[in-house]
Amino acid sequence: MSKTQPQKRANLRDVASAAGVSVATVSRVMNAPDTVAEKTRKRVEDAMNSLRWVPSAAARAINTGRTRFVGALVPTLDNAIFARFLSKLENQLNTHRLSLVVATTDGSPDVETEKAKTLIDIGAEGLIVSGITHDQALYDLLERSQRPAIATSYYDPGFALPTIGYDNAAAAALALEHLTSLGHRQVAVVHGPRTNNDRTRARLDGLTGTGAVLQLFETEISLAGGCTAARAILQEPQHPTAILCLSDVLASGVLAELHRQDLIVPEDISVIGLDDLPGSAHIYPELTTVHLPVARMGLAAADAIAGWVETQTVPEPFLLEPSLVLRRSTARPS
Amino acid sequence: MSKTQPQKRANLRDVASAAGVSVATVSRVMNAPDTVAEKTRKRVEDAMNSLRWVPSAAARAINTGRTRFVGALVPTLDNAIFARFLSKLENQLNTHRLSLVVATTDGSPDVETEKAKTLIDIGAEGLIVSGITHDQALYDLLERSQRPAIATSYYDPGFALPTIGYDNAAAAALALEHLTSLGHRQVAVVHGPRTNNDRTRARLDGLTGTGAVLQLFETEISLAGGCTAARAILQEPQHPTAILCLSDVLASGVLAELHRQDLIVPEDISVIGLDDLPGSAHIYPELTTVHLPVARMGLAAADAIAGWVETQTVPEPFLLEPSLVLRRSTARPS
DNA sequence: TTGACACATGTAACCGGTTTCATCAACTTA
DNA sequence: TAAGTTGATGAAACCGGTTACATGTGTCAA
Repeated sequence: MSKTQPQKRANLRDVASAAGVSVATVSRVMNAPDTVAEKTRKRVEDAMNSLRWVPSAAARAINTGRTRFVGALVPTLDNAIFARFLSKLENQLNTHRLSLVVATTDGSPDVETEKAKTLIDIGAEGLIVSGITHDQALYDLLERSQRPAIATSYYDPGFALPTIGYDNAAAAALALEHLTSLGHRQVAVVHGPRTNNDRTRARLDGLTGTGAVLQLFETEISLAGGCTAARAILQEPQHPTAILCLSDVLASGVLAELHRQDLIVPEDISVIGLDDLPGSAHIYPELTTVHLPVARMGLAAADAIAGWVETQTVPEPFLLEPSLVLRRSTARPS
Repeated sequence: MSKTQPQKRANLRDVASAAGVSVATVSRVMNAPDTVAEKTRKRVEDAMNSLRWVPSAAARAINTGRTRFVGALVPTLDNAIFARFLSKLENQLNTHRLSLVVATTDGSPDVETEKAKTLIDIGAEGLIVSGITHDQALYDLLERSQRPAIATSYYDPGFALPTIGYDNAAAAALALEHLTSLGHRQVAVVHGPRTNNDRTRARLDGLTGTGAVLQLFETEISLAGGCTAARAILQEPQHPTAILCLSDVLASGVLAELHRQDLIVPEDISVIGLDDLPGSAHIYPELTTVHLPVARMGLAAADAIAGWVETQTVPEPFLLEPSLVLRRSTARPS
């Protein structure tokens, strides 16, 4: 009778015996084709095809010690800023023949540690995390598993992990300076939760000593959050002349709500963001904001982690410069 | 002299001999702790800790045949619709103790096949792809590697792969019907590239036989693309009374541009989208659109692929129903 | 003719876990 | 007390590749 049912997957030895060569030769056909005679190689390749052989990633990994993927932990995918970062990161990792596993933490250090554990458990060669606020357990985990890890979105040369990011305080200061230089003295600041978010805290810290009176409005980072904050701002007895949003997403929400309340930007009130999302140049009115080079950050992070896992080169901290992008949502107070 | 330098990583046998037990026992401590005597377990755990042992994912994978991650191929991360989908997908996969590797294809079947190859090469247990337009090479690859794969964002029970998605034509028809029921007879349709995009094509196909005159405007799917299209529409000798955007991102861009041109929505012109992004309820004016249940799609896709890789259950095609979401950007033509 | 050498290939150890099966002591049960 | 169970553990095979080292053949210079 014919053995049609079982269909166990072919392995290297099956291919080798089908081609009438040794396993070493088959392995060579994969990894160093030019050390194998043309004729032999052809024969082996035919055997691979007819046996529909597919190499086992695990078997390769156990020998080479490489799994060829790294993990990234981001708070969320729902903010375009992280999506853009990951997009670039993935692309650049590919140039190093590395793939990307993503995990979202929802901004919780606990979840982050948990997911980091999982990523390492499935074999991630290195990790990319956001910001500098983490569980001690995460550091322990990295230490123990000896995995390279870099922190992004935050620049701090003294941090335990190499950081690749920008000076969040300076970025926020840039936005505020722009407003004060226009003459605004009363500005509302809309920001996301401070809890576990060092970037938000750093941005708030950058907002000092400029002579403008600041009112803080904390909300969730989403369009809806921006709307809510705008409504709160408009209920204040004295309207500010400008609204500084510590994230473009918030600014978009604020803009929508102001529009809804029939306020004209920037004539009635100025709005400035921070992030410079790809869409921010195309909303109405075009949003003045501070550009954070997240695309370059993605490139840099990919190169850094790749260099680390391939050649054990611990990367230097890397500072990316934010820059003011003047568009149409800010003007002198009237 | 002390052997301080080498620091070779400990393996199971090291742990075993340090604890004075066999490798089998150490393995049991990991995988079936309650079959090991309390005292022994403790001793083994101590050994693990003092040797700072971390299990090798590859070694486990080679035995169990499981890598515990699946891959997802999406066109881009820059459209929130995919970001949302992936976000839910990742979360739900986690409940099955599965991780997610993401790869972007930029809408190119070639790139898709290439990346699929990489994902399988690093050990992805299954794949999730977008839409039903793919290279033959991708099917060959799936066939040969025997990897489960499901297609999303598109429902087609007759497709080679199980599909989990919606009827794109019906979704677009829903939008158009809404407009015609309001009395619109002249509508501009803004859509993304048809090339390699079956979803766009299907949506366009859904726009038939309703008595309204349609003008098509193709552009790239981005806020900027929406702006461009809106400008083109306004240059037409006869303005349509409504604009149907086959994606919310396009609708947002259109809205911004209309605003810029001092047209009031919906008084001067109606705008309807398709997707229902989380932000669409919070832009100005609140966007009427067709809701696509991508979050549920993420859940369903996760469960489907998980079931397939765990219990070899080939999932049934799954249809998700789009629904009209009435908000404020549409009205009767004036 | 012979020794050196490059090239093609094979043998077998090895990577770090899991798992089957055997072993043995302690505990029941009749 | 003998036989049958149960529970804890170990020995060794095994998973599917890579690779160090050995072997054998053909070419070429001396």
